[in-house]
Amino acid sequence: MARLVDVIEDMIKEMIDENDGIATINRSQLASQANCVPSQITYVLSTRFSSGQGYIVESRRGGGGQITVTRVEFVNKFEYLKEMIDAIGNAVTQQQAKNLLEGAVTSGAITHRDGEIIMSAVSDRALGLVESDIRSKVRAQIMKNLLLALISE
Amino acid sequence: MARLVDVIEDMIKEMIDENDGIATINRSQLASQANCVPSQITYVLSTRFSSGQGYIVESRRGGGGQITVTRVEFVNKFEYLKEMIDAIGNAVTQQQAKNLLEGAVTSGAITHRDGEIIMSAVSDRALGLVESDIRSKVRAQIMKNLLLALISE
DNA sequence: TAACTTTGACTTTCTTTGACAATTAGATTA
DNA sequence: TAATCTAATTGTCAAAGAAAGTCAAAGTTA
Repeated sequence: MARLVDVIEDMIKEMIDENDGIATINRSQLASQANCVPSQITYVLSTRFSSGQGYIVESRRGGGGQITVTRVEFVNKFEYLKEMIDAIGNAVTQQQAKNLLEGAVTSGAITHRDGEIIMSAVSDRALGLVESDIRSKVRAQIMKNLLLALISE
Repeated sequence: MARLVDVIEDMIKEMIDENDGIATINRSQLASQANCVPSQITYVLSTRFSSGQGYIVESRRGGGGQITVTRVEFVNKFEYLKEMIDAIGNAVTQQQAKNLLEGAVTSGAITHRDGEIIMSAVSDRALGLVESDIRSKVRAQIMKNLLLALISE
């Protein structure tokens, strides 16, 4: 008996394949197709389509709301950024972030300007409102999303 | 089933495009064209055509009353970003952020690419670990820092 | 037993609708 | 002429509706 997560994962991947790398999902509709509760879809998205796995997930609530899942292709050019995303893992301090970014700039993987921009988003100043015990995790999350955005243009 | 807001938003933008940057709207007439109640037009104007998004909305009630929507001609980047930072205030939802960024891209204050990058840093996904009651505040903080980084290049 | 999955009640966000208020131009009246 | 009425407009606000998100408890599996 195939697990529900796997079934749903496959359904979404198929949608992505059939649509040039982008799936547009109606959560409750997909849930009823898969015969499960809507929050199961959310679970699959967060465990199988994370930024570390190379996917960008966006959504909006309310009437006409929807979820889009974009697969990011890691072509050679972006190998470095992929490594970087791995290196970030699930937490980075401000200093580590800075070091990683400097390395990326030096190696030519990103421009100086992009490095500055990213740093401004993950600085302690920008994240001042985030409780310090989770700040490094939030920073990691943001940084991975930013890097994927750079890759996916 | 396109969202009504989007349909109306497009109608207004088309009017603006066709009239040298200024749309003159009769609210109830536009409402019946779009097959909705008049207050829907007001809603679209306030969520999609705010000053932070690069538009000036003026109106007059009474007989012969009307609404004019003017797209702000690009003055200078600095001014625009300042407006935007004001509009952000100390909290923004994901959708508001998106709308603001789209306005900035349209008016040429930031590039499409930068818009995408900023959005990726302030998306609900990126901020998923932040407790939801302060997420909008954290988003505002990050977004303002990013815009400041753009200003100070 | 520890990690992962499944479920569902509850929350948050965004949209749509409608009743009612405020404003204005122009017509009518005193 | 000045005051008043009337019809034509937009503005406001809260309730209802339509998604997706959260979280913790219960169930499964390795």
